[in-house]
Amino acid sequence: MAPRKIRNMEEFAAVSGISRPTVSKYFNDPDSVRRSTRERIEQALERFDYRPNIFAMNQNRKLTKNVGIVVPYLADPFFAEIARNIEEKCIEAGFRPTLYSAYGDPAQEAEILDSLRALKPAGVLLAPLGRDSDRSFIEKFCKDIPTILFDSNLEGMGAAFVGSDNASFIEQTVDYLCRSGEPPAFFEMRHPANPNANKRRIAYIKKMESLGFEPQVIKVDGRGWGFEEIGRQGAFKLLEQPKLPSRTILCSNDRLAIGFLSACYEKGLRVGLGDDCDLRVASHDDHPFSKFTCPSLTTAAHDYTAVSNRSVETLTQLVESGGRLSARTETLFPARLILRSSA
Amino acid sequence: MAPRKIRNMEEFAAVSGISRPTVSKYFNDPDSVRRSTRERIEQALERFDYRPNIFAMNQNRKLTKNVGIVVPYLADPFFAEIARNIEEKCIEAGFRPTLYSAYGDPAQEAEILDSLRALKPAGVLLAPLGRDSDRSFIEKFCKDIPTILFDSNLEGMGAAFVGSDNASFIEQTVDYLCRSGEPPAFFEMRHPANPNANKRRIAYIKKMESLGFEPQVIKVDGRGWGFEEIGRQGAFKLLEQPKLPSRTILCSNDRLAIGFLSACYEKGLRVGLGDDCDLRVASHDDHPFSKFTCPSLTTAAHDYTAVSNRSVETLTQLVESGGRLSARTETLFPARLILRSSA
DNA sequence: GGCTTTTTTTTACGCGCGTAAAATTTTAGT
DNA sequence: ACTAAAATTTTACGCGCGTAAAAAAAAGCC
Repeated sequence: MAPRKIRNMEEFAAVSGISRPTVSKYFNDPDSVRRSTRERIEQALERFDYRPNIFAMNQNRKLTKNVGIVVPYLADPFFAEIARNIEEKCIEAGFRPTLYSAYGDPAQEAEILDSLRALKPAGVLLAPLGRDSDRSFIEKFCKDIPTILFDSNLEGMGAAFVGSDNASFIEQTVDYLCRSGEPPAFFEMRHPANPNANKRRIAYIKKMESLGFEPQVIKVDGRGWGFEEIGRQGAFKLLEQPKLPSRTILCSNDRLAIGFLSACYEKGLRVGLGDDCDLRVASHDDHPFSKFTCPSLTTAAHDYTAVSNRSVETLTQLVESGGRLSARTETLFPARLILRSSA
Repeated sequence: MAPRKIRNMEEFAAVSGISRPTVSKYFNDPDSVRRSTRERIEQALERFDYRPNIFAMNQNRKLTKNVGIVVPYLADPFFAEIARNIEEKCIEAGFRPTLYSAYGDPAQEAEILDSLRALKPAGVLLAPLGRDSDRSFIEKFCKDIPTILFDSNLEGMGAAFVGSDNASFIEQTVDYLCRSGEPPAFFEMRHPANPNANKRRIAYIKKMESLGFEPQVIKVDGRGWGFEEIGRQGAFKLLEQPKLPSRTILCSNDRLAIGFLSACYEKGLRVGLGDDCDLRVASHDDHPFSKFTCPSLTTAAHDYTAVSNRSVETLTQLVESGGRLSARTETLFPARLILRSSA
């Protein structure tokens, strides 16, 4: 055996007995060469470990296999989890995904997109910051680079949107809460960064009205991505008041609820559905930690897998059709109600 | 104004009135050219937006500015948080960081390192999986690519290790717990993936003995990265037993403690330091959510900032000294005790 | 076996930039 | 203003691969 170092495709072509252009063709698409040549190449590939220089490849190809995955805040386990799924699907689809987080900062989001441009990506999967995003910047980006939006929608931008159906979340939680006890008041941030929050509030009001109940929206102050702390402080403020709007609180999202529950615990309030309880608390997202809150959180779950799969499938279509789809589609997956102990 | 598209460095050099090699030099290090030329280039840079082709740059440079940041599990907020810090520092230091997660899988860890090789990184910041890592593979990688290990140490590998001082964590929590009540039993996974866990157990035993107490180690079953669930199930098992080894439980890490607390809550046990409480629970890491557990978790905090800063500083030194340091250093930062309600 | 069709080889060029060497210009020092 | 040093320009080549065109070989068909 002579495992001498292969320096480039030229040398590798030599040792495998195939011409370099054919080898190049093979690496672009192994099925584009005759079966027998493919086998010969793959045999050589086992004897000599050679991998084409990725920089040279990307430089000369008009289109790379790079895919950018951009999320607004990676330290939020919700995004970490969905990023994990999407990454996996991208690899299965033959892409080279790279993960980016804007960490809540619109400037960083813009910078990520800028540097992404330079990577000639086949496509980008973008979960934008939302309200804080530089919309015109993102719009321009989407015009140049095939982009799928996921999780939070920016009207009209990108080739498609894949996310969860906020109305479905609300309808299920509100319906359940109304059937099982006092109708819920809605607990949310006054200035939510995420557009889903607005959709949820609107859906809440509509659903409550359709059930013949008076909607009650509680807005708490606070900015940024420290939702737990915001929920906690908001809960303290709320619980100080002489009378609650309802003894059932429906939080806009699980991270707020986690903070809310911690405040309740500290105040000595019992949360749950028993008669001996002071409060019921429910929420949305099925955050990875919602199972471990005290009490465990009744919530509505995203279909992580469906969103991830569909996002990557749509991206694949988009790439294969040359970066344009006939029409911008919006795919919304329904929620799944998760009944736990908090409501 | 003639904002015509600049196609390459040649054209940009033309419009800025400078020769291409000098422009190239400028982009490698803006301070390597005369002040006046630098200003002329930067003027042109404002009129024409041009950025050198990153692929061509990286192909020809022997060393890129790329830095890989590899963590074992990005959906763990602890790693997400430290990754965020390190990423920021890398950018400040002029690197181009890219974030990777092995998601608990040694094969993926190896694959990441393999593809990282192809990126000719200036250096890599690696938090290895630990026990599950393919040690010889990582060792080989460290020989080829300048690598700094952080968070969890693999003896002798990499140019340096930067992490937290597990003994300091344990000493502070054990000391506090012993002073304030019954000496703690240590609660951990039977087969911890992370080498820090072993160091913590050993430090626990040593510290207890030095204080004249009998160490009690509780080992719970379970594999993988679902620590909360493992802690929860372990707690249920433990609490079923007729008698606890101690009414003070010191968990090896916060994620186990989060699960432990959720089990206690479900069992109706009061956790805290009051006389009316059944149990005290403390832990280590100051996980981002430990403030919001019920009760809030007494724990020992990593110095995230110090670890991040030192890691990147060490990497910078390593890169500047051509990939070799005179000796392998191990830097350990002490913990900071965070007293909350659980113990 | 002779034909057409598909695949491969040969040949050659280009991508955008790094970089070395020699020639030239600019700067600093006195 | 003169000289040595520093910076820049010129010139030229190479990196590793994509890709186009033409020639050659292999495969498929009756």
